[in-house]
Amino acid sequence: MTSQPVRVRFAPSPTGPLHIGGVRTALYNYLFARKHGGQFIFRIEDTDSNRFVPGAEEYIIESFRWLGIQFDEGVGVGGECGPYRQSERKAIYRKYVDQLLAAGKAYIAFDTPSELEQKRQEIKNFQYDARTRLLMRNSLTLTADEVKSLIDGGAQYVVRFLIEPGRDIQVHDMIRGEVVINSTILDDKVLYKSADQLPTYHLANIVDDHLMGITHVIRGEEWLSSAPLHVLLYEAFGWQDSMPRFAHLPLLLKPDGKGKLSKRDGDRLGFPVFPLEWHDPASGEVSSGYREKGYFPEAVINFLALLGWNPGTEQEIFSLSELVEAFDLNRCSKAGAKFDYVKGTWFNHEYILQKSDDEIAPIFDKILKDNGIDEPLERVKQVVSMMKNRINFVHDLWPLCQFFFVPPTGYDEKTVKKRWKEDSALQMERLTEVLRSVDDFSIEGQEAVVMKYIQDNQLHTGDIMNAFRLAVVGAGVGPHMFDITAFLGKEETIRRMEQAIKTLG
RNA sequence: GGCGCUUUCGUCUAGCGGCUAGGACACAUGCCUCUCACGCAUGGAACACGGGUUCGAUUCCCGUAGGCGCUACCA
Repeated sequence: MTSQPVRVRFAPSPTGPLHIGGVRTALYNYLFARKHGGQFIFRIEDTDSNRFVPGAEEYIIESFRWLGIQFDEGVGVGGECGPYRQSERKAIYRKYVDQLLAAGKAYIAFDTPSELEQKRQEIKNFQYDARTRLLMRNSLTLTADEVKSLIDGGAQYVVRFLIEPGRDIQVHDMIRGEVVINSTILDDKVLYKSADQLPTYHLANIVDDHLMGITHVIRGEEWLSSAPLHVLLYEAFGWQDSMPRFAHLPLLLKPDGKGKLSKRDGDRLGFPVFPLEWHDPASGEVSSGYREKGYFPEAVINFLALLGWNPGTEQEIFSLSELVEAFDLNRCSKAGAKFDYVKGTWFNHEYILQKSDDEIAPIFDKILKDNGIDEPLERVKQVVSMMKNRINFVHDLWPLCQFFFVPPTGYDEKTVKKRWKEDSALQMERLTEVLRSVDDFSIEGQEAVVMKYIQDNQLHTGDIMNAFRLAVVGAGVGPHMFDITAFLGKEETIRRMEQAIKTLG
């Protein structure tokens, strides 16, 4: 089709931490760019001075660093089309606003917020458009002199886009096909705000996408309704021939109820909705993040990629580069996807399995150190190797297998009831003697001696081993017994046996 | 309310006129086994509804209903 190199962008607004839905939008843009050998641009849309949150921009950058998603151009990266922060592009927007004004495609409006509010009271379903604009105080109803004196007198004003009614506007969406909306239902959107002398999203977005050579706009479905306005804006500037292609992604929905996934849902259901932990500078509130919860960035990306897109094969585990290879906008779904965070933990589990013990051991070692355990890394690795197939997160290990490092401080009541029989103390005393006699305390060495002892004395393997486990572990869980005792060593094993016999009797 | 998007197992989804409607997560059962897991096997579980078009609709069209989004001097 077009030989033009692909250029896409992710353009968040620094109003807080990056939402997980935003991460997915960014990911799809990234995948699309890489897939087509194009550029991925990072722009900050800080045109709402009221909602600006300090630290949000840094947070967003840090998030993508953690996720391993790299930008080719933009804030913090640089590039030919800067500045990439909209608050630093005021003069540019002013120029284009004036251009629209001069061409009669936009007009100046002096209506104050309270005047607008009053109109909304008076007229039901009030909308600032062709039907009502002549009722308002604007450069269409005022004389040029009146306008000039108002402005000179310091009156606040906005610039509104003049929309001609009665026209069907077509939006070609790469995911949804042709979407047609009649211009009559559109209102004369504010393009330029008096409050902070900054453009609104709509104007800044179109101007920047044009100036930055954006070829494809991949964004959330919440923008679909304003896409016709954007098309009209491209036309008003005479940029229709270089207008980017649109793709509106399905939204991420609440796991249970209705509506868009929100921060509240995470708090309520106990999963993060932000990539990184976020400390709200105003309220001091802390929101959990995927990183701090122990997710691997690869798992988060893999999980997110498959929420709204599928490869058309049955493959589910994808590295980032495999995703780039497989990604295709045509295979995006149209309907919103409920956020299935349980599946997210499964992805993390898969990545734990995929990672080597060498990679996981240092992470667990840190947790051990936090719990006052200082073991050689080699031993930590042994435990990881025995335990990693049963966890979703590395931090699941400590509560699951601290018995490797700490002798039981108590004995699980249920297990005692079930496994510690009348003669268990006696049996364990005998077993202790057997263990004392074992010279080779390796897994195989112990097994050979102990199993022979059980057979020779016609004992029940289960009876012996379960009581043995209870004595050494303190509960009825864990890997094979001799794996545990070989790790603990003869001395520690016997010490635990004696302790259990003394305690349980 | 208006406008737009959307609708396959509980969830994510495959399907692009003819299939026993497939997979994954979750769930249940069984096997393995010294326990708990893992693993393996098995099972239950879906085409929103009503009209068309067609020899034949999950698939195409039109309605209805549900869901979602937008409807700010927020993005």
